[in-house]
Amino acid sequence: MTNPSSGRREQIIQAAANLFCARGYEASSMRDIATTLNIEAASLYHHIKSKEEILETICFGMAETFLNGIREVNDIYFNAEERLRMAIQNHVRILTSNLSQSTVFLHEWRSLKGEKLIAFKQLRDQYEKGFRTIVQDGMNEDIFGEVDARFAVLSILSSVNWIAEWYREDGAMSSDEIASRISDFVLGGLRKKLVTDLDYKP
Amino acid sequence: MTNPSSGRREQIIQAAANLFCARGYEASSMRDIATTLNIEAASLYHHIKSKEEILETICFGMAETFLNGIREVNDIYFNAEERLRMAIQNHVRILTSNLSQSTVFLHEWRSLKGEKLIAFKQLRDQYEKGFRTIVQDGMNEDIFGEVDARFAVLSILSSVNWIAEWYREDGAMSSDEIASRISDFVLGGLRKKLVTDLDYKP
DNA sequence: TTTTGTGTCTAACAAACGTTAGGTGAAATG
DNA sequence: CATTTCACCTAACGTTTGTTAGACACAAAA
Repeated sequence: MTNPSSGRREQIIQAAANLFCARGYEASSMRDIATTLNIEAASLYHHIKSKEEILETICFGMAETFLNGIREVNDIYFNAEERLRMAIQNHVRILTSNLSQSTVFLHEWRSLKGEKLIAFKQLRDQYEKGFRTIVQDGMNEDIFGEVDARFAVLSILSSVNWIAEWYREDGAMSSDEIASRISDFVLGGLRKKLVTDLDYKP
Repeated sequence: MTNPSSGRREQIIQAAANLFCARGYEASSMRDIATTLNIEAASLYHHIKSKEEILETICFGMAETFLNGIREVNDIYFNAEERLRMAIQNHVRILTSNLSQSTVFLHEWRSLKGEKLIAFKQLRDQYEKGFRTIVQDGMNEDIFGEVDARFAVLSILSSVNWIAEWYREDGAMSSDEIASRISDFVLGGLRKKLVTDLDYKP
């Protein structure tokens, strides 16, 4: 391996993510992480600089993954509804394919400090902005009703992010199935549609 | 005061809630809480039994507040849509009127231990069940479309709970305004309504 | 065979943690 | 006035925290 100890490093970060996800960053000790890997706490420091660095790696790594997703979607020339469905599908796929790291990304970023915290919030804002563009486009295209885009996006993202609370890999619904249902819900709402509503889709 | 030191006790719990909300339970020390009140950490123990007890008081106190709300709503004989609007309004009001304790209720209950954790989850399930009843009734009344009630409720609650992330008392929107918008969103969805949709409301 | 590097170990560190014991001074109570 | 009660204090406890220093085992490279 050209990059020294990079394989072990990823193992450590994944083990840490699992612990941070289950108990939270502050409640997880370096000794806890080490025990998971059957080594001593001090041994971790040959692969990582500090506990803080682990959190930063997870948070910024996932932030980039999510951001790449929304950028790809917005580069495609589709209408707003299709793009929103794709963005949601993308989000749910990332979330479910690495649930631990996603949960850390969603919940534990509060423990970032100083400039790292500021930088992270900016990435998060950028992601929201990607969704806002879609909602705004939808309104311009006269597909979506007039809503507060910022407000709508926060509602959408919150629905999608809550998945992390209850999704388990052995569950009945697949990632894409969940995304599809959320999309329907977000687009159509709870209220019953009349057959005369020409825009109605299943 | 008949109950000794109960006034001071509430001050401590509120101060703790503010800290737990800002930095998380594990990251907040007894010395931090004490400093906020301009006393020493040891002095706290004249009013409370342990740090854990503070968290329990906040979590179970708020759980009861939320539960009383949904019970009142479901005791009233209104249709499902009206009851859902009331339940959401109620939820948002509680959330915004004590943002710190609500945030602790939503995020920090993970730090509860043993039987307390189990008991708390049960209360949470009961609250969700209250909402599920409304959604189910709405489907029976043929007001709501056919959806997975459990799924819909989680979406609704997640939207509502995300408020805690961005709501500030000095913000432009009032508590009831937020509740009203979320209700519209949840009921109507994003997609534009045609005028032929007789159920359409603003 | 020697050298170099990598991954882990033991041992220890200073700091921070939740919590307890026992004392002090002021206010309320008799 | 004497006594009790109350809210707080100082000092300290045992534990756990993140992290560092230095040694050892084992591999590949020279």
